[in-house]
Amino acid sequence: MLQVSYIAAHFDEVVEGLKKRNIDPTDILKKILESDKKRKQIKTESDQTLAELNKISKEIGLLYKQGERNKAEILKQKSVLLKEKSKTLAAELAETEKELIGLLYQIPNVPHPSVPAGKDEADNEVVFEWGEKPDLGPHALAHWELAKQYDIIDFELGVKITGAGFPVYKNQGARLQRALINFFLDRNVAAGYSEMQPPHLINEASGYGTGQLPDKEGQMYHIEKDNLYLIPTAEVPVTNFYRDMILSEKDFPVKNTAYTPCFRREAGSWGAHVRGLNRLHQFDKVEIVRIEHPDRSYQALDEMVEHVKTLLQALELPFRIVKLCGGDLGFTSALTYDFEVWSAAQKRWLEVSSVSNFESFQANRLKLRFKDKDNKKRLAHTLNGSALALPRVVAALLENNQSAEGIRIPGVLVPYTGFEVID
RNA sequence: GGAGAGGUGGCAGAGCGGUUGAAUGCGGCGGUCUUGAAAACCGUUGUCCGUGCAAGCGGACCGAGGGUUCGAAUCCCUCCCUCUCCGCCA
Repeated sequence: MLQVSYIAAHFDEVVEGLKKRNIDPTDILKKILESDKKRKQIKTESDQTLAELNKISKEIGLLYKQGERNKAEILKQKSVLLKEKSKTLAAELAETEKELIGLLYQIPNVPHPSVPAGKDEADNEVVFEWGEKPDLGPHALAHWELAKQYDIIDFELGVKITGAGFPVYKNQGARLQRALINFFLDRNVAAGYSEMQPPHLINEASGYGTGQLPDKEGQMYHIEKDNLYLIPTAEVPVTNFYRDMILSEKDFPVKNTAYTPCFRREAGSWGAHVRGLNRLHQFDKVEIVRIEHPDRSYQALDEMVEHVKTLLQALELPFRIVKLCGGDLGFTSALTYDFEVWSAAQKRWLEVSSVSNFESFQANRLKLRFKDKDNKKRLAHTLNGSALALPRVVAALLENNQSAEGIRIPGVLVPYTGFEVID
């Protein structure tokens, strides 16, 4: 959520920035400023009324003490009128505030100046590419076929007990999952991230804090009886650790990592290219989350990108990094780098990580602030990234490393899996 | 799940209808004293909103949301949470 004061002070900049998302926010931004102005007017009048009411109440108290009953009764009548007025104003104020917040929720984050203009993923900018795409010849199998052949992932069994998009990992497949999770966590911890294990369900306030609510309600699984949501990513619980907090500057950088399963309804997004592990309702992911001083958040973003690079390089997977264009950028993000691995049998790039700087957009909703050198409270910057999401990494590992002898496990993973080949 | 107790400032802990935004203690910050430190003493110390160049002024906030009242931290209702005992249980 953008700050009204920021919109007022940088109106043209905000409009220009948001145009990169292919929207023209001018009207709604104007409405926001009008709504805020109205809010202030009502607030002022309401406060004046309450001030008068408070004054009269004190006088009544004094008059009673002095035994001046009649005078007190006269004042009482006056206060009743004021109270009615105050109630009306309070209702108006609440309504205006609701309207204002409703408008603010509609405005996405302003893209960073470096974000390229563009409509969709075709306009994303490839900024880095690494590794050789293996040539598997004409008989290469897609990962879902390999999964079946080696009996390591059972999609049908998942359908039986839960439904589509909930695979069962078996045998060497299950051990590979565990190996990857541990490998990622170890690497993240070595890079200075503190390991956390958050709950996998979150309450409503947390959903609002990171921006899943109110808009993307349909994307999360909701447990109505207890009004809890299954997390779509560890970003939600981990970032919300810091909701309603005032950090001190020496707390920076805050660096957390967490493994969690992620649950996504993916309503409406089923279709082509979602076979096998490409898109799931439940998948495993190791996340990194940072809270940073605004002056250093882009440096932090670069560090995160460099760190994720090392993970994919260690796994010997060909990958590229794309900078998302305005049209493809997530609602809350100011700048996002996507990591995509090459899936050699599908001959497709698969997104395995998304590393973003949200600047103060989430922090504003979270009320996540810090005290600067002058003891002034300012919004912190939040960032996060996958390091990494498992399914598509597994898909690429299976496809790229297949041979007649089985599927080769990258050297760094062998101490974690305990085997060198899936066979 | 059953029974009981309770949620007050960074923490501890009073207040239980009217100068109470809140006693007191601890902590924090500033100062006096000291070669330095400690102790002692003095002062200061919540958040958000509105208004103002500022000093200031005004409003809201004692778990959350409603209600009663001229007036609520104090009374009533609903919800949430914590603790103790019992039950169940990995």
